[in-house]
Amino acid sequence: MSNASIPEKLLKPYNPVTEEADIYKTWEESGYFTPENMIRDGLTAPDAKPYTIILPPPNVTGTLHMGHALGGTIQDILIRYHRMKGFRTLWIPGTDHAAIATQSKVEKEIQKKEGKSRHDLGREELLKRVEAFAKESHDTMVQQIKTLGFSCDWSREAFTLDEKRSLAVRTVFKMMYDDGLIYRGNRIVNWDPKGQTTISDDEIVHEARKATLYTFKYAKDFPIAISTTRPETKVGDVAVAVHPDDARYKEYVGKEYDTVFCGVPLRIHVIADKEVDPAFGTGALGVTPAHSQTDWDIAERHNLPKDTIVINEYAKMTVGDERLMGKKVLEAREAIVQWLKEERLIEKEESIDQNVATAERTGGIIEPLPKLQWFIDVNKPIPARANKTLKELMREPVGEGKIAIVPDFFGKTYFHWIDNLRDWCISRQIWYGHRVPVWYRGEELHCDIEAPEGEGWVQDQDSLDTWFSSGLWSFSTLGWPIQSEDLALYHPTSAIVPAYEILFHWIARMILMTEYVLGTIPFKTVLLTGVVRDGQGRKFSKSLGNGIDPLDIAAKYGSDAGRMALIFGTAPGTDMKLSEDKIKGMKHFANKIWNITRFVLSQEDTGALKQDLVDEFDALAKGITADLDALRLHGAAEKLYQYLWTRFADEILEASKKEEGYGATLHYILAGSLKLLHPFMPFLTETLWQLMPLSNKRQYIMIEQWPAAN
RNA sequence: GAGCGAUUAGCUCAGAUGGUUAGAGCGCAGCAUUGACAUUGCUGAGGUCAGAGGUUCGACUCCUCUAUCGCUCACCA
Repeated sequence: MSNASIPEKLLKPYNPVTEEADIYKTWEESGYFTPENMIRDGLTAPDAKPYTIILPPPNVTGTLHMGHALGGTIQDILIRYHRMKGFRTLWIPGTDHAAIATQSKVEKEIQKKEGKSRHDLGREELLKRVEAFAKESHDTMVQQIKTLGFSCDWSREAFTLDEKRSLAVRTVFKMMYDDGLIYRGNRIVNWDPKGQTTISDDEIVHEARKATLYTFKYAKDFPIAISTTRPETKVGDVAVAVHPDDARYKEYVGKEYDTVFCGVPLRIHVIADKEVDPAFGTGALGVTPAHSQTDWDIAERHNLPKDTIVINEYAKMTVGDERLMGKKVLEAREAIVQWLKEERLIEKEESIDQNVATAERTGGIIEPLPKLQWFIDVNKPIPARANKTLKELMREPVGEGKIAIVPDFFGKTYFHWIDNLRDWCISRQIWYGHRVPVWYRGEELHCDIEAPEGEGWVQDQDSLDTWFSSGLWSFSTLGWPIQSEDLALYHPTSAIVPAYEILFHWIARMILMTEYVLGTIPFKTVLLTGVVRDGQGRKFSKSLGNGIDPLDIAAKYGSDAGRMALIFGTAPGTDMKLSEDKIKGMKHFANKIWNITRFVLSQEDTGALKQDLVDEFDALAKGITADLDALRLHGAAEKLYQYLWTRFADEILEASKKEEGYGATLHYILAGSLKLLHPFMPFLTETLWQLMPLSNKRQYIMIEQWPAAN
């Protein structure tokens, strides 16, 4: 054995829990998460190229889960790697107010605990409660982020609903309004009766259900039978539509019938429209303009009245006698079916598979209703952007490769989504969020960044879709609308690392907003992560109770082990199963590194370097660098694991026991390996770095130079 | 209905532009040992790379089809 003295700390087995505890604080106090401090202290060149990532802001609806941990770990690896590589590296953290999600969560809790609705509390009091909840949730998440070791610049922390971001929102709204891209229109919207608000197409979740398709006539003397799964809406019918080529109904097209349906008088026009599928049901469609998007469109094409509303915002009937009036839609459906049976009007009842539209946040069944709402026009040419539409502005940078989506097959999904995109409904009837910056006084309407001068102005009651403000995130976090230095330096950002689930919700909206506002891309690379599932392949969820809190992992195995387990063997954009065994295995790996260090430090750092081993290590460093540059983080992690355990520990260290003269080589490889490993396991490597007897080392491994130039 | 993906060792998954005997982790079997490390070491078993065709000197990798699973989107009432 040797005479070199082993640091006392290393004589004990590795205990990640005690070792990880204070390191983050030390890093934070050093100020080196802020790139300007790196430059000030000569650790980064003043003219270094910037490398920027903006953290996808987690919703202030609770706590972070393993999905956040995965995305954050990937970002932290990229950030730490680029910082060591000498880039002017910036990672901006922040949180998202998540309007509907947060408000409905707080509402539910208040309802449960106090039996009160938001209307019992009033706007002001509810907002107070929501903000308190959001604050608490924010603090928890920040603590989690720090525990995970994410090296973000807290001096630049942002919130989608803070003052700066709020100014950005109002400024963009005004720009779009002035450009005619934001308009107010009376259209069929997705109304969520449970949440009492509109939602956008992207906030709908379709649920497969069994439904009964009823085939019947409005009345005995009515010539055509129709099929529907929603008989209760038929009291709002204005027409029956058939396909123009359908010989069965040709003689009726153009005629009008007065009839009485379950006590409600109807005037039905028979029309021909090519949208009707002659093979479905009877091939005849009862047209209910106010309660179906398809029917609304048909009504528009045929100049039919569209104002016959029979269902209200509480999904209750507003017409008919005591059988219908005030009844919930399902009760009304039963009442009408019973009436149809009594009148012997039913021809057929069949069970069919149907997709029911529900609201993703409340689970409420969507009731299509015509309402006056604010929309963003995605098909209007924009003069300032070479007459391109927002759709084109979203499509182009991805199509032309200015933005790379990784893995690239998600690009196809992205285009498919754009092709089907309709105008974006941005107004919400909830209180938590950015208030629509529009004021009314009588017939006057005023859209501006600030409230207008003068008496009598009343602000629009609605708030904005939360994705409106998160769409600005890439540049609102950098200070826009102020033309800040940050904006000039760090934008467009280098990469964004979201879960593929929010490709449309968020990534598409950011591209839309950034292209519109700044005429440039928000980021160069979109690195998508998959869904983290439990060991049995199930999604983590509250109801299953299979969620893992990153804090629990940290307490049991150390954050480094959790981070490594998330990265190891996980290709971008693919779902992964995370088992406790895998995390445990990575804790063992951390311990292995600990012991490797103990052994190496027991050897004197003397003698000549063994060139073949040095070359081998340098080649490894090069390979890992190439992997990181190509975003193959899992490849880099596996190479390191493989080399350090199988090659360095099992072979090289063993050889050194049998033969003299390895000292300098072992120290060389260990120092280099700790640096390569640092982005993946920052706590462990920092702890060990502090024990390394190197003459020319920097204060933290975090700010060391990356061992491989490539 | 449309789009997308997956199918590789018992399990969980990697395989960057096609190139000698297909890799890892866990698990399994046998052996060893208090050695830096039992949170260990050594040895080993285990795969017709879903199936069928095609392109090629050569295919896990590219193309076509089939099967199974999964995801996303969707105004068929």
